[in-house]
Amino acid sequence: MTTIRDVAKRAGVAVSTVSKVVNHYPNISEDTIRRVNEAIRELNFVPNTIASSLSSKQAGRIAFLLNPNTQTQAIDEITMQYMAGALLKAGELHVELLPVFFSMLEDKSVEEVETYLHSQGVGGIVICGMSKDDYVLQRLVAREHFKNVLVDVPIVNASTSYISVDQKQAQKDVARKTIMDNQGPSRDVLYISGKQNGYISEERLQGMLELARELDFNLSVHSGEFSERRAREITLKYGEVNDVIVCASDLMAIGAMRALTDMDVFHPVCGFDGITLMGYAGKQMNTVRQNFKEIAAEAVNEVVKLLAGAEGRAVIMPHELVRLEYMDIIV
Amino acid sequence: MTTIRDVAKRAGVAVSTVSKVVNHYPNISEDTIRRVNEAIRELNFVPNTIASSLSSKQAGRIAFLLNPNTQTQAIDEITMQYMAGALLKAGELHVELLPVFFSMLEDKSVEEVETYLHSQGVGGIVICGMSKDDYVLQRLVAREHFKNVLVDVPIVNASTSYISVDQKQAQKDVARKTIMDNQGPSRDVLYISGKQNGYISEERLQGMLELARELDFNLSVHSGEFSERRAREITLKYGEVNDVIVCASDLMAIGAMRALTDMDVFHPVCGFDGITLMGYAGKQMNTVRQNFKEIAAEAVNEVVKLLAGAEGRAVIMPHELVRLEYMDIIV
DNA sequence: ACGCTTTCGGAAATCGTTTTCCTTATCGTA
DNA sequence: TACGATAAGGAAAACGATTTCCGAAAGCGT
Repeated sequence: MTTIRDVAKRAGVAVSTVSKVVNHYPNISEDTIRRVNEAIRELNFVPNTIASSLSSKQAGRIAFLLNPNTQTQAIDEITMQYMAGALLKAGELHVELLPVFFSMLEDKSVEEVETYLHSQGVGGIVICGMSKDDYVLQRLVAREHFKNVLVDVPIVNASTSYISVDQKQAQKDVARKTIMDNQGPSRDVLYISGKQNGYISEERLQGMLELARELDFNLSVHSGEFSERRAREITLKYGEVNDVIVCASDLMAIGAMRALTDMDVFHPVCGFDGITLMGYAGKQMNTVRQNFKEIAAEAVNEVVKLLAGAEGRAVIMPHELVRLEYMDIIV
Repeated sequence: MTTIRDVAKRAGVAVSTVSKVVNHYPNISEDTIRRVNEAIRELNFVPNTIASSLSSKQAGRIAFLLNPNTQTQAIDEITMQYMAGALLKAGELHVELLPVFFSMLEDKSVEEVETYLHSQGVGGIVICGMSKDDYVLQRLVAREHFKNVLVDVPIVNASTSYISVDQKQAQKDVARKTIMDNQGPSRDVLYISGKQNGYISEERLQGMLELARELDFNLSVHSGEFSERRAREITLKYGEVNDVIVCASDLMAIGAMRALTDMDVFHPVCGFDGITLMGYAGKQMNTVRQNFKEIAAEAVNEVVKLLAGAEGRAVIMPHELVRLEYMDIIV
């Protein structure tokens, strides 16, 4: 393995000079820079990241905490999109990303989690897929031992940003479109909401309530808890007596759609997320496309900014209305 | 951050002694071990992994190379299962896993890839989702600079193991069952194969050829290239004149199934992989369940063994025949 | 020609461990 | 009693970078 010392010898300079060239320090002459870079190229030198992070004792790694549904064989397209976005952005920015599943930490105290992350050289964390009332998350963020970026959990402080789409607006947009496009009457709308107390669920519900006032329709709300099966059950029970079914997630929309088909009822259904699976629901459906890959990429970007000294803030990502259908999504 | 020095001071011993206790070296008295462990607990000490890996200059990290379809929004359940299995096992074994997407390396030479991995402290790699004729893969493995574990690519040498299910047998099993269970005649079977030159595709195809001889049916083979759309096209063209359709992947089976439905033809179809999406195909289908999570976990396990000095070998994982249907897979 | 500031580059300490000697103390045996 | 063998634990040199501090050389105005 070629070290900085080899490069220094080859270029006829001191190791410190090589380091300065590599890290773009000022006060190095053009000529020296050229010589050093030449030696680097000839020797195929790449700085050892382990030595770097030890030496510059700034904890530069980023932990990527996520909460996938690993027990079930459930399709985790969203998590995969998050991972892909984060990993690719981290590669681009040359920071190390340490993926951590929350299940690996769940029996640990906040202090233990922090010690663990510190021991791994972690300075910033990105948290996906956690609910805002998770105790570990709350304390982790409150103690500000790290720079944090939360996805879909609205907390901001000096060292914490959050990132999300405008949930309320997006829910209104997709529901409005679905209701307006409906051929028949739209006096009675069934809303299958997400989890109680979840931030995104609350926001989406608020959006629906506002929309009901604006468009003046009857809204009946049932909590589907983001479960396809629950959504199916709710639809079997209440689907027929309503005109339109709005769901707080695509998975629930698929459950609802299937239930309607089984009942030979053909009300419009819309979802939320824009996952590919929507193409397999059997009928075109409106949904909100969240670009999870870009959201994760932006989250990594943001945590790097925080590490560089920026203040915490809210980042709102754009959303997009789409209609997903089988022939459009297959490859 | 509490260091080994703090612990040493607290326990009244030298830092080397603490290190020896932590790493279970011999020749330390029971009493000293107790005192040191006490100090560790009191101070909540966790060794800094960065310093460890620098000092013990053995490259202990494991790179997890995978090749997800990040361009498309395609469902990447399999990749996610791989990641989950690998990450959880790595956590369990206390080794660091470095996920790397192949797309991040594709413009690099083998030497550059190696230098990069070395600079990251990587000693072993697990490779998923690559084809056996990939040039970088071949040279990486041939040069034996790392310990390698290949998933679904059959190469073994002193520092390389591979892991896979028995592709040929599995293909025979699922096809035989589907053909035997068929109510109507099964004289003509359509096989939609995978990619030409791919190891798993070849094996599965061999299995089908053998089965055709054993059961004495006509087999017509078309390459679907693991594409749902191609499988659909092939089925639209040749589906009706055959009695049974066997596909080399679930995704293609879904494409075939949908095509048949559109044609109002009801031949049995079977797939391969056991992904959840099969539940959304519209009809129960036979498939081979590969436990991707366990395969990845075992791969990590194997690379750790190789790093500890074991010889390369072939690891065959069990497979399982399943029937997937909507009501069974939803949560 | 003299002091003064810049500019450039080198020496050495440091980061938190691991690991290799080395020094004692203790024991068994001749 | 003396001698080697063994056990227990400490001192210090790595590991490969970063970063601080310092000195030499060069530029500048008077």
